[in-house]
Amino acid sequence: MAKIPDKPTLDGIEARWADQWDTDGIYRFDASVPREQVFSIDTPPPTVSGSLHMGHVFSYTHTDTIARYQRMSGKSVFYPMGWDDNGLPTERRVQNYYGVRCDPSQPYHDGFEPPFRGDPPKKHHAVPISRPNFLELCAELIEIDEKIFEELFRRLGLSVDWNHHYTTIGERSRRASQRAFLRNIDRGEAYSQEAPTLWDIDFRTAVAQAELEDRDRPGAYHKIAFQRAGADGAIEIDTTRPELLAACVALVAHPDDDRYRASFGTTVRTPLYGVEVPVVAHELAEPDKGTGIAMICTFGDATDVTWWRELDLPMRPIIGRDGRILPDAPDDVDAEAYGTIAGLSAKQAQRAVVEQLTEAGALIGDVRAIQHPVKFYERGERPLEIVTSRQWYIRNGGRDADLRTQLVARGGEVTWHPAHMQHRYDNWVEGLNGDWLVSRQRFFGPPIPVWYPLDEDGEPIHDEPLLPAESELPIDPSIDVPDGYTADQRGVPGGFVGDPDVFDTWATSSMSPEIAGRWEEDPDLFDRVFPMDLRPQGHDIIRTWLFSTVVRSNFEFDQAPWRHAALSGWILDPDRKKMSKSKGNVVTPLDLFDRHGTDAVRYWATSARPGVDTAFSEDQMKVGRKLANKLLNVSKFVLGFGDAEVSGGAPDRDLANVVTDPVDRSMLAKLDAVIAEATAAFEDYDYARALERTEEFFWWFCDNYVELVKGRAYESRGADAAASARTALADALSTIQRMFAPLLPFATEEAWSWWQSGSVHRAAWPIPSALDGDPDLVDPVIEVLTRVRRAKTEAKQSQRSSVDHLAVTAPTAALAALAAGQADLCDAGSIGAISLLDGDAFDCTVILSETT
RNA sequence: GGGCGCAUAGCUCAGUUGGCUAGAGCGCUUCCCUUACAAGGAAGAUGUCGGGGGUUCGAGUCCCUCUGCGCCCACCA
Repeated sequence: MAKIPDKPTLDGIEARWADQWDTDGIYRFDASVPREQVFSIDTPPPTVSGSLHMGHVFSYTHTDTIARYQRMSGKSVFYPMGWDDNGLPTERRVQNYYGVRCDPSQPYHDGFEPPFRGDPPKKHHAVPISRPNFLELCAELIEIDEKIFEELFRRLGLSVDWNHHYTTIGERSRRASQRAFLRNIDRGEAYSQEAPTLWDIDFRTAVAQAELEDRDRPGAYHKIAFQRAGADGAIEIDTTRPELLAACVALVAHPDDDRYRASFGTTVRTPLYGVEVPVVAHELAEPDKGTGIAMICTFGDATDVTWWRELDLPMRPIIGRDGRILPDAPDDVDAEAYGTIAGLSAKQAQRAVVEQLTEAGALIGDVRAIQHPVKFYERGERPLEIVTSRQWYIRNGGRDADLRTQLVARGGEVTWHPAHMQHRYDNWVEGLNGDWLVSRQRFFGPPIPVWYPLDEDGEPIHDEPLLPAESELPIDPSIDVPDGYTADQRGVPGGFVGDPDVFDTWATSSMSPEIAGRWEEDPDLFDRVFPMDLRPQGHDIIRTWLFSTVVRSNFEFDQAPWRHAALSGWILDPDRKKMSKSKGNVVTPLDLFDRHGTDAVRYWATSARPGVDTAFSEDQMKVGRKLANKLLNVSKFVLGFGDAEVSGGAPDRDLANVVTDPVDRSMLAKLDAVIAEATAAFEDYDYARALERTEEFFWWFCDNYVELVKGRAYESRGADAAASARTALADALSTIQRMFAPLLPFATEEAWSWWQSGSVHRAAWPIPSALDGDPDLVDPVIEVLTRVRRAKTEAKQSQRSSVDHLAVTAPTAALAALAAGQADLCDAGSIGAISLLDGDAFDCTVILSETT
């Protein structure tokens, strides 16, 4: 047991206790206990993007309080940590950090030195490097980033078990990801298909529906006249993408639109390119938009894809995977006219086409500027295009109403905190319009574990993929060779070829419960932790991480992956705008830890209601610091009475015989109610309510109860009376320290160490003392004490000044309570004499001593 | 257009099944070096609970409606 310091301080306690916890392994998961005694957490693996921000601190703190509460309640807590280091975010960071880009056609350079390490100049042109070189840089950078992440999470005092650590690019993740996918293929839940796909032209990869976001962009309506074929007159359409004119395959209007009804079945000619295209009808065409008739291009947007598919139209693609106009004109398109735009970017092509249309007299009237929403990849910089490509999909209900219903029901198996977040899930699942695209034409991710046989022309036979055995996983099809083939058959007719793609990052992180729980690798562990008790995460990734995890678990285990999902809110800056890195208004967590202390920052985080967007507030951190400081000081005070009375927390202590004073029992009865409330709150994942109730009691305890009984504890009325007060103080202190432990882990551990052995974080969560005290008894006593204080304040006297006489008139019931607390009151208020009078109304007369 | 959330003191927010005079912190005012704490303590002021209607003995709380703000989804010619 440590000595109580003369001057308690919060300074430096984080490092000391973090090290001690690590040394003692107090957060280690005990894998020997039965499932009912396990509390397992599907920790979000943060994207390793180089910096941690307050959003991380905020939500991880919430989860940590739950973990700590469950641990103290006797559960063996499975609290792993992972880093989401695969995928595009890392690739993008590597590109920006080293000033390179991956170009698989480049040869490998042994010992390659990147042009920069950190912050290449803006103008720098990315150096193309080979895929293996690029992957080496990815591995190098995530190692650096992950060290920083781990340091911060340790500073934050997260009670994770670092022995259960994973990375989403790691071997275990690749194996789990590939294994699940092979089983998806086997059961028909995964398939590949050649189809129009949303495509990011900068990252040059397909992206999924869940990764889209709309951004308002300036655009312009161009009115273009299409001459009727074999007849006079023209049909005018409005388009925001005149550069796609060469990709036009039809014009479309609503079937009930009288203006165009007569034209259905006829044809018109595209200006400039002279292609004869039909005029068709479809319900998706909106009569009040533009001129009511639109040109269908392959492909300008998602509606084009629908029209193309449902109306069985031909294909005239002109946009390449790099976003530029393809070099060769599609069938029927005037090659000479097309040649003027071939190779241009969409923007350049638009300028050229508008110019040519104007010259040809086909552009009607003025171009009208508008703002309109355009689809972007959420991490992308330029609008998405739609290109046709072969991709792998996992069924998610987007094309199957029964599956959709099933997945909504899975969501219903989970208890949501707060409950209304479930609507977002339902909303998303019910609105899906396609299966989940999991393949990415990228590099740093688990490879899609598939080869294809090559026919005699050297073309891959996609319908007959060659699959590895599960025992061979993880594999890299660009290196490993499928069964029945030899390495020299790679890429030759009659041989094989590896699928070049990798999984989308969500396709792997959707396996987080299986990865962390070592699915199929440690069945004993997995059975003890799965399904997990809790999935904590941000509400912004319900449609991605949460939903995709449910999809995988539904297919593999026919059940929801967890019992509870806790969704945390956003951090807003003090102006109540969403905080973001790009705005440059992010304060670094480490700086705040240094300035206010970790507990203070955690206090700010845990004072926010679950799921509620919360303003960043250093003021709130100062309040937290004050609280933590107070806890140290009041601990010092209570423990200053010596060890005999404060062997507190010992379960066999005979409270009932020692704590005899009704005032003390009243305080403990109040505390019992607070224990019950805080326990119920934590059971309901409401750390904020637990904090609020505990804190409210704590300040009352310090300001009123402690002041009231201080004199008695100093033996103003003899040993027995003192023992009652001291024991009650110590008992309450033990309870308070334990109730604050999940919230303020450092300050509580510090104060606990002064008088207890072992970590407070391994101590038992308090249970009510259940003495027969009257919780309300002390209230009138405190009320009178407050009146006395007020009288002194109004007389501008010190609280220490004495009172000659105090006369209290009160109803009979209150008088009994006051009689019980009378002696304490005299001590606390330096009151010479008290007279208690029976009366209807409550009244106090305070006669202060003459000051000399 | 569909869904969800929010609106309580100058600010940030509590107020759980409807129940005494609506609370806290910050900020503000006044006072106090008091041996747990001056990075502290004591006391005080501050509200048409967004508007309107309804249910009820009783509504910040339940129902309807309107207004404003935010988020998610859909729409993208």
